[in-house]
Amino acid sequence: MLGLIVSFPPLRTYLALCFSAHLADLQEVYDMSNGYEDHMGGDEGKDSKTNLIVNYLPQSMTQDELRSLFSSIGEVESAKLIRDKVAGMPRHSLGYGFVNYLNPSDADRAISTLNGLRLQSKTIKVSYARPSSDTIKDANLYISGLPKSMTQKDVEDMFSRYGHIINSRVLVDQATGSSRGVAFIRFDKRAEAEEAVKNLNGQKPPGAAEPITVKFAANPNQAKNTQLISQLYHNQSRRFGGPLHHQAQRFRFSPMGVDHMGGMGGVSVPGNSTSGWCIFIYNLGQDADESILWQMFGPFGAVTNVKVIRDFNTNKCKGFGFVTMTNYEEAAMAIASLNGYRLGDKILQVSFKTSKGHK
DNA sequence: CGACGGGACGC
DNA sequence: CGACGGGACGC
Repeated sequence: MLGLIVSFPPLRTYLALCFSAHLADLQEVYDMSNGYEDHMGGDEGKDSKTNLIVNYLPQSMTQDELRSLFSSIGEVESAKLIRDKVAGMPRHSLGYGFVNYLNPSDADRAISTLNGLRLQSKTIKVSYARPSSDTIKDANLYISGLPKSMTQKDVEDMFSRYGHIINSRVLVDQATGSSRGVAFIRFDKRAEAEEAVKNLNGQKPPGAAEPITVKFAANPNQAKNTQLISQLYHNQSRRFGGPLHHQAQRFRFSPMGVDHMGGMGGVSVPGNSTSGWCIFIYNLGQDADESILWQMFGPFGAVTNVKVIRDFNTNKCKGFGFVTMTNYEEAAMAIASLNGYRLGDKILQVSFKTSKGHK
C-alpha cells in the first residue's frame, strides 16, 4: 500500500486525502509535540535545523518510501529508516527514522505538514532530531504502582523537575479505560532519568497509600518477547494449533522459540505444581537477552519459559538466567551439552536450578 | 572467582 | 496506539 506512494505520481492527491483525514482527527492525537523545541533557539544547533526524527512509522514502510514521502516537501539530503540489528536476516523496521533536508525551511515545512499524518492506521510524529549523543540514549523509564487517579499530566508534573521530558504515556485498561497505574517517561538525558529514579523510586506520590516503582524501561524487544511467550503459553494450554503463526509473524519472535513452542504439549510434571524442569545458566554477558536462551535450549526440546535476570535499575543482565523445559530427558541433554559451552568470551555453567537457600 | 527469579513493559 | 538515536574513517 505504501508502495503506491513510491510507484505512482499522484502523491499529492494521496497526501491530500491523508492530510484531511488527519486534521479531522487531530484531537485524538497526542505526543505530537516537538520534544526538541525547548532546545531550539538562536543560531544554535546547525544540523538540527535540517535534521528530523520521524516516529510511529507503519511497520511496512521502507526507507525509500520514507525518503519519497519527505521528498514531496523539498530536497532530502538523507533518509534513514532505523531497523533492528539482530544477527538474523530480516532487519525489520523499528518504526522510526531520520530525514535530513538540505534546506532548513523545508525541514520546518515538513514538520508543519507531515507531523500527525495518518499512514496505515498510524499517526506519524515529525520533529527536529536532537543532536546525536550517547547522553540521550537509554533514558526511558518504567513507572508502576501509580495511583489510578493520576493522569498523564500529573505524572509529567511529578517527573519534570528532574529534567526535560521527551514523551510520556500512562497505560490504561483496555476494557474500562481507567489507568493501570503504569507509565513510561522518556527524558531528554539519561542522567535526568537516573536522577528521577534516585529521587522517586520507592516514594509515595502526594496522598498515595503505596510507593511507586521507578526504573529504566526494558527495551521493546525484551518486553515483546516476554509478552509473546505468555501469550503463546496460554494459547497453547487452552487449545493446540490456533493463532500461533499469526502471532509469531506479527511480533517477529525468535524463530527458535516459535519452532519449539509448537512441541509444547502437556506441561504438568508429576510431583511438581509448577510445570517443567528449571535450569540455571550462569556466566551470561551483561547484554544477554531472552532470545539467546531460546536459541540455545530450543533445539533440545520443549522450552516453556526463559528468563534473563537483570539489574533492577540498569536492566543489564546480572550474569545468569533460567530456562524451564518440559521433559526431564531433554533438559538433562541440554545441560550435558551446554554446560561448558562458550558463549561470546564466556564459558557457561549450566545445571538444574538449586533451591533458593544454597549455592 | 562472579553463583539460583518472581506483578504489572505499551492504550 | 506507536520501538526517540543511526552510522561514520570523511570534513
